[in-house]
Amino acid sequence: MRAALELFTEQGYDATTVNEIADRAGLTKTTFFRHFRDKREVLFAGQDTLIRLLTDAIDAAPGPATPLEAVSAALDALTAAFTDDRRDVGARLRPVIAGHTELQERSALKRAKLAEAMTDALHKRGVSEPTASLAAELGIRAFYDAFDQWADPASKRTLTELTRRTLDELRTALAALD
Amino acid sequence: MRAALELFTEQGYDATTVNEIADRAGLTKTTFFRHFRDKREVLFAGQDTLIRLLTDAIDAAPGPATPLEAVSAALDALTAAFTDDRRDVGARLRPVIAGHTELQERSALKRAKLAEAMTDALHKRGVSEPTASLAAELGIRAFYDAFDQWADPASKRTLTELTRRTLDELRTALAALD
DNA sequence: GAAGTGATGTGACTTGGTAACATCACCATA
DNA sequence: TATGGTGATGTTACCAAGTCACATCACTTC
Repeated sequence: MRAALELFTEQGYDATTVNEIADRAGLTKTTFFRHFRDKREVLFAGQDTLIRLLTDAIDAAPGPATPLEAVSAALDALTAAFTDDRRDVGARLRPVIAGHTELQERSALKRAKLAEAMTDALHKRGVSEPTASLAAELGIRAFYDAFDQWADPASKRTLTELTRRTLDELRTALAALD
Repeated sequence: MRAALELFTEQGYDATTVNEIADRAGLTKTTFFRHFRDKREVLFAGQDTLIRLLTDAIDAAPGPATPLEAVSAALDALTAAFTDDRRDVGARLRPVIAGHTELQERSALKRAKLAEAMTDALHKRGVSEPTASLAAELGIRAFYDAFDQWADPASKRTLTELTRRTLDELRTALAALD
């Protein structure tokens, strides 16, 4: 993953072949594809871990918690995994993804899968549709909006703080929608 | 597009090569790629048209209309394009997409682009963030949920009716979120 | 009728991605 | 110590997606 991100920023995503990535990592193309489904995935791996963070936190939320409270707890658990030393990785990742449609596609689906996982976890708590998915999508949206701010090197706050604040803003904007 | 959908349902998406699609359409692989960015796109073409329907309708909405009213008008314009004779196309499309991650990715991005276009159109009306994008995303979600129902051959209602009803349900669920 | 234009075909090429088989390190147990 | 199993990697060959340069052909326009 490090080799890939280096090469992508050095030469661009398109100009980098999987063979080059594997070479720099001291491996072979075949081995690369044993670890990543395709060339894109090297930038998005580790999703299962994130999903587990979200769903475990929702499972562990206190019984009387409202859907949004459970989502908020899940986001706390999720964002705690993004320590400040990872901020620059996010910063280098963002422009690469922004410049390539195929990467945006992967990103869009990953996002949807995160929301879906959280939706399912809410269902297990007895939250019905469409409440569950609306709460989940709102939470994921807050996370992504906050991530964008966090990836900016100028930002000093933690991802957790930014996500909480963003979720609050979205909630008040929602209340004023009608 | 017809040739591709036929072959996909006959032999499966993976087992169908672009050469086969082009052959059945009486064309060449090269010509295929002049019309579609890649193999997936043959199932998703025509998005520009849909975007124009949405944005034109929002531009044309009366000045005092609220964001959600403008979105609702846009959805009416959009869904009017899906006449009942297209219902079976949607029905055949759905399982193919559901069975292939690469197609779900494309679908997820298309959906995001529709919401983005509507968001921009709302900005032009003076609607600010995050109200604009929340209204747009809610509308697109209503459209996709309704489309799923509409693609079911058992359903007898028009896509416009289904979308209006779904949007209403989402709004009431939102109001009860807190 | 000549020149321009747009859509298509041809053939060669790169690279992402897969599959079959071989190798090697490591570990367990007889 | 030897034997065999297991998991990760390498080797090789292959297929199909996608690109490119060039040729062709129909059709328009002056």
